Amino acid sequence: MLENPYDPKTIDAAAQELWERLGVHRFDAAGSAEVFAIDTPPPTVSGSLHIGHVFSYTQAECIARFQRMRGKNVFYPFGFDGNGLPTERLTEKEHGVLGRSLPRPEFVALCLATTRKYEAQFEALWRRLGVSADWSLTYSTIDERCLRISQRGFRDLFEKGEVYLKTSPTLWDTETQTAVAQAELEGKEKRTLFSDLRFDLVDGGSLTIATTRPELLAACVAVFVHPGDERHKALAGRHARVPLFGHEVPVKNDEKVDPAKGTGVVMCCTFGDKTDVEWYQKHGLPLRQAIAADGKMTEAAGPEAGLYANQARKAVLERLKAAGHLLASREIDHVVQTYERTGREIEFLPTRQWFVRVLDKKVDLIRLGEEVRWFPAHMGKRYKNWVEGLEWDWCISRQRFFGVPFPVWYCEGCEAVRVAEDQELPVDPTTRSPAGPCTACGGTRWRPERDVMDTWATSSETPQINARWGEPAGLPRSPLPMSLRPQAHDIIRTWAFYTIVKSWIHHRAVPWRDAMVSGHVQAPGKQKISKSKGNAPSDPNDLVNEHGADAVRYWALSATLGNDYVYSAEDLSRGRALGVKLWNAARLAQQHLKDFVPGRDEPAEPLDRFMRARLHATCRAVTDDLEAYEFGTAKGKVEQLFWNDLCDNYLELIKGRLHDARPERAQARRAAQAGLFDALSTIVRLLAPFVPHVCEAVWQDLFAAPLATPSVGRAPWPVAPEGWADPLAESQGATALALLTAVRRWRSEQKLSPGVPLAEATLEVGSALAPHVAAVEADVKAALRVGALAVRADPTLAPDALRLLSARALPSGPA
RNA sequence: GGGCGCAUAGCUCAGUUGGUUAGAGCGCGUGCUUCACACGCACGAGGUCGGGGGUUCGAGCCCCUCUGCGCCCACCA
Repeated sequence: MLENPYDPKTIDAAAQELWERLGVHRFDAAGSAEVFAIDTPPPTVSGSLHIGHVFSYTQAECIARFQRMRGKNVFYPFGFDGNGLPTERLTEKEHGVLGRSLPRPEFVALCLATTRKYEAQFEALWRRLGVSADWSLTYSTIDERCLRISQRGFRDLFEKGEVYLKTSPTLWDTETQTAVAQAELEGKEKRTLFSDLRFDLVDGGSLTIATTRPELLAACVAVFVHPGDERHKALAGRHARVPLFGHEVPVKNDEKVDPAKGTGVVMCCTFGDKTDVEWYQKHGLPLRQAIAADGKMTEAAGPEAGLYANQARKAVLERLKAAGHLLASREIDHVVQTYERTGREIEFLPTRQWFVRVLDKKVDLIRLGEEVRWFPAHMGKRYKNWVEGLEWDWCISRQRFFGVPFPVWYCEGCEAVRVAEDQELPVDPTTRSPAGPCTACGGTRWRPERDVMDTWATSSETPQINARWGEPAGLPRSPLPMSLRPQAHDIIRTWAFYTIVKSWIHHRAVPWRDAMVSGHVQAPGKQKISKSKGNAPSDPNDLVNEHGADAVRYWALSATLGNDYVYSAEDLSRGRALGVKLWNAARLAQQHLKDFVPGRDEPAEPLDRFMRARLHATCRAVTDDLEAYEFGTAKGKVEQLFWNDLCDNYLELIKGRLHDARPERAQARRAAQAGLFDALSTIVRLLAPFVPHVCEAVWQDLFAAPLATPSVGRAPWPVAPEGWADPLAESQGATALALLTAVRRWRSEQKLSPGVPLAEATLEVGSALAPHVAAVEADVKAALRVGALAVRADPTLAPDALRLLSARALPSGPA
C-alpha cells in the first residue's frame, strides 16, 4: 500500500473498514479492564451539520482513542437527540405545516421521519471522520428505551417529592405556545418607548408612572412606590384610576421599587415582568389577564382585543395621547427576555405546569459541581455562577407534541394524580388508561396529561440511559458515575446543570468524574459564526472530501480545550502535510527495514540512544497532557518529535549507516534499523489519537505483523522505559546537531547545493561539545557528505558554542 | 451593574510551579529537483509579551490599576 502516493480517500476507507471488521472500538461488556465511559453529547437533530460539531466531537474522540490504547475498556456510545422543539420546528419548516394544525399522531410521524433522516446524515459524517464510537451502543432520545428511562426518571422524582404541579405565572413563548424554562431565555437589546402616564387619584390629584408596556394598562392591578421615597409619601394607601380603562387600583409601598428609575412610581400588571409576578403573589393582588396564550390581547384589553402586544402598544399610546394622559415619551434601549428558539419576547401566563425542585438544592448542587473535575477548571465557575443565579424551579412541561409524554393521568372525580407503574413504561397516557380505580375516590374516569416533557428532561438522563438504569441485565451498560462528560460551554447551564440535578436526585452522586468543556468555532476575523452573516466555513463533508479525515481532525485538535478557535484553512493544509510526511517517512523506513529482524539488535550507537531519549521525554509529556485533556499541546509535542527529531535529524543522521553495505559496518547498520523501528513504531502510536487513518495504514504495512497487534487502535500506548532516558546520549545528540547546523549554515552562505560534497571542514567547539565529537563523528560526516571533519576544542568559547573556521568543497565533478 | 475569559512575531496560537539570548505553524526573504517527501529540505529576517504601577536579586508568568475584545448572568421602571 505504501508504494502508492498518499491518498486520504483510500487510506480513510481502508482504515475504517478494518476497524469495523475487527471490532476495534467495541466495548467489552464482559471485560475486566478498567472502564472509561464517555457521556457523548447527543446532537440535536436540527438539520445543520456544521464545523462546530466536528470541532468538539473530535476533541473528545481523541481522548477515547488515547484511553483505549492505554488499555481501558472504553464505553463510547453515540446518541441522537430527536426530542423536542428543534425537531418540531425543522419538521414544520421542511413540510410547510404547523404542528398544532395537524392531528398529533400524524405530526409525530413526520417528526420521526425527519429525525431518522438527519440521524443518518450525522452518523455518516462521524464515521467518515473516524469517530471511534461503539455504534452498537447508539441510542436516540425518542427510542423506546430512552422513553422508558426518561419516564422512570420522572417517576423517581415524583416518588421523592421532587416534582410538583403548580398553577402560577410561568415563562411563556407565544409563538410556540408553550411554557419554557429559565435556561432557555436569551436577553436581547431592543429599542422601545418609555412613556410617562398620568393616573388620576380617586380622591383628587394625580400621579405619574413610567412604563415601557402601556398595552398592559388593562392588566394594571396596583401602583407601587418606595416606602422611603419622600416625594411620594402621601400616595400609599390611596387609590388611582387606570386611564382609558377606568378601574381603580390601590397605591402600595414596596422595597423593590427603585426611586431612581422613571418617575419612582410604577404600575404592576399581571403580568409584565418577573417583579409583577412577585408583587402579585406577595401582595395578594387580583388577576387581570390582558395577553392570551397566542400573544394577542384578550377581551379585557377592550378596543385592542385581538391585536398583538406590540400593535396594541401603539394603539394604546394613541388613545392615551388623545385623552391627555400621555405626558412624555422617549426612546430607550433596554434588554428584554426572549425565548432562544423563536426570538420572541417572553410573556408570563398563569398556567398549570410541572416543576422540578431545584431552588431548595442550590447548596448541594454547588457542592456536587465542585466534586466534578472541570477542564479547563474555570468552567466550574460558570456552573456555580448559574446555580447561584437561579430564580425559578425547573419547568419541565411543554404544551407541544413531539417529546416524551408524562406518564400521568388525573382522576376526573377528585383530580388525584396517577403516575404509571414502572412495568407499564413507556406509556403514552393519551392512548391507555391506568390499571385500577382511583385510590383516593374510587373513580375510574381518567384524563391523560397531554403535555410532553422538556427535551432536557430526557437528555439530562444520558448517564442513566447509558447505564440502562432500572433495565433488565444482559445488555452492555456503562457504570455510574461515568468517567467523562464532553460538551461545549454554551450548554453548561442546561445540559451539564440538569444532568447534575437528576443525578443528585436519583443517586445522590455526581453523574461523571470529569467534564471537558470545549469552546466555539469562530469565522475568520474572530467573528461569531452565524447563518445570517453567511460566514460559516464549508460543510464538514466537503472538508473531508477535499482534505481527508485526518486533516480535518488535525485542525480541530490544534485548539486549546475551552478556548474559542478561529477556523483556518491553512491548518487543514498543515494536517494534510503531516499525513504526507508520515507516509513518506514510512516508505523510507520500509525500504531500509526489509531485512530487519525485530528484537535481534539494540539501537546501541550514541545517536540511536539519543533518539530513544527523545522518545522517552515526549512519551511522558504527551501522556500527561492527554490525561489532562490537553490534546493541543500533546499533538504539538508529538508533531515536533516526528517532524524535527525523527525526520529532520535522526533519519538524516542514520542514512549513512543504513546505506553502508560494508560487512564491518553491519552491526552499526542493524543498530540504526533497530533505532528506526523503535522510533517510528512509537511515534505512529503517539500520533494515532490525532490522525488515526494514516497511522493505521502505516501500522498495517510495517508494524502489525512484527508487533503482533492487528490495529494501531488497540496497540499499547507507548510508555518509553526509564532506561531510554540517557543524559550522555542527549549531550552527544546536541553536539551532532550543532555540527550539522554549522556546516549547513556555511553551505547556505556559500550558496552551495547540499548535494555538493565537502572535502573537509575545520571547526572549533566549546568544552561542553568537545568530549562528544568522536562519538558522533561518523554519522555526522555521512549526513553532511564531508570527507574529513577536523574539530578542536577551544576553551575560550562558551561551553556549547561552536565556530566553523574553514571548509572546502570538492571540485565539481568530472566534466 | 455582577461573574468568567482573552490581549505574546503580519496571521492563528503555545509558553508547565517566576530564572540564562521568548517558541511553533502559516506567511515573508535567500538558496536547493539532495537517491522518503517541492504537501519537501537548508539557512534567515521578524516581538520594548495591551498601557501604567508594585512585589522580587530576577516577571510574558505573581499583586494592583487602566484600556480594548469575547462569553454568561442581571437589568423589561
